[in-house]
Amino acid sequence: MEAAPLPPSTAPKAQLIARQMRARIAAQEWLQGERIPDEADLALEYGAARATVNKALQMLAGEGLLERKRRAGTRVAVNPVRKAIISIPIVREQIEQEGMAFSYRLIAQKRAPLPPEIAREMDIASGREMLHLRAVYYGDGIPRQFEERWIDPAILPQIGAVDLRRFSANEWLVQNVTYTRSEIRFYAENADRRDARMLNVQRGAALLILRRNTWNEEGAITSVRIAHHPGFTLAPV
Amino acid sequence: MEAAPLPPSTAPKAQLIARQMRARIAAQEWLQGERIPDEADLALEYGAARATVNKALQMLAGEGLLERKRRAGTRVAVNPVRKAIISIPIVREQIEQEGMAFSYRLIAQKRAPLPPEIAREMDIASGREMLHLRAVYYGDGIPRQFEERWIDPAILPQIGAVDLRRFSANEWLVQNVTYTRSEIRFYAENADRRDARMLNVQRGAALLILRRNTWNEEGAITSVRIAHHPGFTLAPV
DNA sequence: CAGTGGTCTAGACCACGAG
DNA sequence: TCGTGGTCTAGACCACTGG
Repeated sequence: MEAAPLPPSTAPKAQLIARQMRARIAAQEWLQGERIPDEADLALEYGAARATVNKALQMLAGEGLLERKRRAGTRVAVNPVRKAIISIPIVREQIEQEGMAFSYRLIAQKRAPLPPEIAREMDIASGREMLHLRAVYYGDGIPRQFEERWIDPAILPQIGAVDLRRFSANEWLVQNVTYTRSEIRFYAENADRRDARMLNVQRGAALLILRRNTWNEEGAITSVRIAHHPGFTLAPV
Repeated sequence: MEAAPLPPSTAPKAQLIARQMRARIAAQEWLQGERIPDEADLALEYGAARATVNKALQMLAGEGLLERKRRAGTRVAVNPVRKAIISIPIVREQIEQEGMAFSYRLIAQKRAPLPPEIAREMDIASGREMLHLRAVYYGDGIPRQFEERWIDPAILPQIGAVDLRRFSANEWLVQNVTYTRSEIRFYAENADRRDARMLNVQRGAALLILRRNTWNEEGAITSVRIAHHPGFTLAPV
């Protein structure tokens, strides 16, 4: 049990090799926690260059099926963690892709002291004066997202010149500001009174919330909470 | 504006190049929608092999910053989609990692006809007799997940021999069954009466729900709905 | 210390698809 | 058609880390 003649196919060789390796793991020819042959041996076995085998192994490691360490070799992961790639939804595109009319409304725009809870997340002093925005995004007139955002005007003074009633802060940021770090979280929350009014749902409705904080070299740029209309689902690409 | 002397560093060259390219996009030296030089030119410019430049470009394309097409070249994405990798949480590991005691309880196990709603998702005939399981996972005795699962015993007859009071179907499946396709979704839902009782929360509480369907070559294997305790957050790796 | 994975290179062939 | 990205190869050097 070792010969591994590559099946004929048009797929990239690295993918074919990766597929075969998955099968070997599934068939328990390679046992959990066990060390598998090193790249050089596998290259010989599969009749490929080491770089190609390396690519296949890195794919499997990326999927969480293998664990690789220098000198220690490659082992079959004991508890394969399932990984998935999700793309953070962009409202406008999502809505237009569904053939609906996109619209945006700025609900409020003011300067206000940063609440302690947000300040802690952004890792800056609370009480600092920041730009506070509330906005709703619609598809065919139905609310889809309610966005609440804090922006530091000290770091982004240019924001003052933007007409946020016409262009959402979101789009302006995406097109004009680079970030070096960001954190994202999803969780479920019951709609409070404001969420309910903005999204036109009952108070207490379960909402999928996205929280995102963004930094660049100069410090925290923005923090946003996006409440999604019930029925929104998040799915890997 | 084109010279790009690589800064000294210990990081892999491909990553350095990718970083520089990100900067060029951010600085709007490469404009949105615009075509950038081809791999051969970039290789010359950066003093690297084409394969290395290719690696950097593929990274950026993976991040959604670039769009690549054969013959048409590489362009800066117009609406950069933010992508993130999440790892599907494994209860046991998550709980043990937090230093809590993990426990599992099988609540119900019976054969029952598959409800139409689930059947549609699994793409098989409804009313078919399947194994239906309900289980709760605890951390230090506090409910963390309530799992409701359907398994096709026709495809997985071995499941009949497993003592599911001791080993969760989840773990048995992970270790013994390979799948070829799976779908995952996350969304928010208000706790119904059963969710509330199982998770020991109030009815109506907002819960993050994970739905997952899995297939192999023979057909649909299993469909599961996992309701998470409030407070659970999903974050990219 | 030395084995293993990480990465780079120069060259090559090929597939796709825009023009 | 033919320029562009996709991929592979053989060889090389290096960094890390287990023994």
